[in-house]
Amino acid sequence: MTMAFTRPRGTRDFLPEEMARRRYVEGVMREVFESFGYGEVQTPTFESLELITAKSGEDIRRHLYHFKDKAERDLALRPELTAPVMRLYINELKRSPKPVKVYYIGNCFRYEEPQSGRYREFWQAGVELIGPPHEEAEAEVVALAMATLERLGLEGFEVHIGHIGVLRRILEDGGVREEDQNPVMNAIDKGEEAALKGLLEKLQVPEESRSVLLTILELEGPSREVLGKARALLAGRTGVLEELERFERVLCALGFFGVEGYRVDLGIARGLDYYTGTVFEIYAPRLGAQKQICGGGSYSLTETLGGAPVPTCGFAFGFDRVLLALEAEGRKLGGDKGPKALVVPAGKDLLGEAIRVAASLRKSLPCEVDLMKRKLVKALGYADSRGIPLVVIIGEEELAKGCVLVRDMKTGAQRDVKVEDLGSIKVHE
RNA sequence: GCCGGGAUAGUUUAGUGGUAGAAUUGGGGACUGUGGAUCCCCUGGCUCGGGUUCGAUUCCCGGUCCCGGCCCCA
Repeated sequence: MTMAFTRPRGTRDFLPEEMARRRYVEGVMREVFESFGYGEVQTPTFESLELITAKSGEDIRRHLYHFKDKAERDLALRPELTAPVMRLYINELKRSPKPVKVYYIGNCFRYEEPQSGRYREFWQAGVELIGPPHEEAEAEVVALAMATLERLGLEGFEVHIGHIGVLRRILEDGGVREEDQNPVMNAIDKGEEAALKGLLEKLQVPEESRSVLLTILELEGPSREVLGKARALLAGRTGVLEELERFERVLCALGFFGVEGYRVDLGIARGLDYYTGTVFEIYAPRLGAQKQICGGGSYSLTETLGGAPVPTCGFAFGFDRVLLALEAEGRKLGGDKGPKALVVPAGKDLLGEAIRVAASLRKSLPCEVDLMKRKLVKALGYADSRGIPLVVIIGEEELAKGCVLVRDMKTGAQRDVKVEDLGSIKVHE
């Protein structure tokens, strides 16, 4: 035999059992998103390279799958879905009544070294909320992300909330223009202290602003405690305090949604350049290195993509990681989806009759015809190994009476059932 | 991009410088219409390329893929 083909590195095949779990989790996410009024959208798997690289940062660019099509267009497989969905908004939905609330579940592609919880093709599920300029909107997306995880039954997750507006305003007051802020935010996100200090020096940020920034980045803990310290630290800086107050209103609104138990972490900066205000990350600590299962916040992208400015916020789950986290907790994901009955011809020349019977049975019960033309013993063994609870035996004897034989695999009980009464048979648990 | 550890039937594995066994799965049979048992038969494999060698699945180098870590992200 010649060498078989293998999957491209970092991709996966999903077998029926795993697909059932994935579809179940997708279903729960859809349900929760829709219960908050979000509607599903889908965008192309590839987009123009320009759209993808706009404001997403150097780092994303390095990990892109990009190519030219036959007309020499530069295209890229999407590495995330926020920018494509914002493009869709600008193209199709900008005149829709506000708020515009959309969600998506789709595959994304990044050329990185695969490891546990990281693949070159992975799935994101997320929402974007467009229009409301108020703190309650930012709170809603945080609450929605948490509600989704709770509905899925995930127990071990941590929510960290921060505010990039506060950080950006400190820099602004220190004389750092917006385009120079992004490298600083990147250094913060990566936790590269030396690089950060170097940058601040290079940008000639005043000593005082510098120390305020470095101190505030360290603030992490329960909201009351952190906010108290931040307020004291920022005393007299009215611009920054305004941002802090915005943040406090978000946290206050979270209370309306019944959300608690999160931690405030002013050191969160996020890896993408387009974030502006509230930012949050959710971790499933038992996943280890790849523990981040969700990231989001408010951002500014529409202007960059050629649209009018509009307040936007949202989040994305790392779908595969959410699944891993649920499995790590031993959650049962979805019920049994297999056939409930196996229709078996007792004799090779009865397969046609079996197919006919199955066709009518299928109107009321998912069932499968045994197509192997094998002995009854083997067919029963097959039903057993697949866990199919009922076997419908098509035999000459019963057929003569207009009946088929229905066998309950669990109890071994059998009875004749008139062909026209098949609609009434059920699986007894 | 960097760093470890791997790769023998579909799966789990044994083993060897002279081209390989087992268990299990799958198909058939013993049992011509009754399962989860037993027995028998069949199908099926040394990741790829190069080097050393009379001879490489085995030793060496490289690729590919897998597992994991760093970086980063989801």
